[in-house]
Amino acid sequence: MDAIDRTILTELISDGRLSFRDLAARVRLSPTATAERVRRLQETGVISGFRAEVDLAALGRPLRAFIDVRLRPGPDHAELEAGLLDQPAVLGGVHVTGRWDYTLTVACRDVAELDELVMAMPRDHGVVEMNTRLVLRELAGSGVDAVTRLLG
Amino acid sequence: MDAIDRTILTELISDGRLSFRDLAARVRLSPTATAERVRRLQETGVISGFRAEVDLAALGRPLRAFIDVRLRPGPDHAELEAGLLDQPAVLGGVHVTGRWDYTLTVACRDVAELDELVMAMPRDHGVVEMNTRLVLRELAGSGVDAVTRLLG
DNA sequence: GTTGAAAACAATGTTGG
DNA sequence: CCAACATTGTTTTCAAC
Repeated sequence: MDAIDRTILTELISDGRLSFRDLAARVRLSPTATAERVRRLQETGVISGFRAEVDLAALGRPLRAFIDVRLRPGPDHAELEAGLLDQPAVLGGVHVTGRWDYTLTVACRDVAELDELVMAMPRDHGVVEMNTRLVLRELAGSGVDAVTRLLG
Repeated sequence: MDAIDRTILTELISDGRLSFRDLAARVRLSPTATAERVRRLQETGVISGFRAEVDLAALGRPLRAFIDVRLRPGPDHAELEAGLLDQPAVLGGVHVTGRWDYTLTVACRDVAELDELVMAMPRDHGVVEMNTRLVLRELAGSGVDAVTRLLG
């Protein structure tokens, strides 16, 4: 990982479909050497994949929220986790330290769907306590820009 | 947005560098028609970009956390937001409803860096109250799989 | 939507620094 | 570690339908 690799990462984060030829021009290497560096970044796991980024609002799910949950104690956390993630609006979740066991990220069509989801959790998924926070706004410079900044 | 577009999205989410030829084979259209659909998905904002996904741990930042913060009341929230996001370890933040004003996502090299960040917030960035939650584990099926599930 | 041809591109091997 | 070049097959793009 030298400065050229960091530039490669920056460019591929901003456009994951750049051709090796164009990418090579930006890092002033030959396409061959550039492709080889990209291959190694993938092999070593620095690049974990190339993905299209989908706008959830454009897909009809403009309402984003975090749902912090605490689960009923017991040996069946794996099943409860799977059940929570199987809810259609749930995008993902992480196990965290502190007062809550998990923070789930959800994207709903409207508040009715969010309401249904929130009602289902204690009823069907072993949730004994929860707290929902609607996302009002994403701060400018979140995401791509921040990772780019990490790369100098 | 028909079933073919949804298949295109699913495939490009799992591999953003698929050639139009391969993508076309999977949706049983010609490469030309497939490329045109992808172009329209981008133009209408459904696909907001193609990006390389980098593994933060492989970049030397294995420690992820959420930091919930409440800011000092006042007219200068925009500057405070910018100051928070300028911290190197801060990946992004969202303005949320509820007890906390913002939830920041951070990726640190180690606990020392997290400690420094947490100390700096009340000192330099107008944070009057905060709560840090370490990410212990990401639930299997978060992220890509969930968006794919939304597409049926 | 399709087809087909031209242009651009990627992958590989070789030579050499 | 890299460049430069040639080769071969693939991919994209574009006109015409």
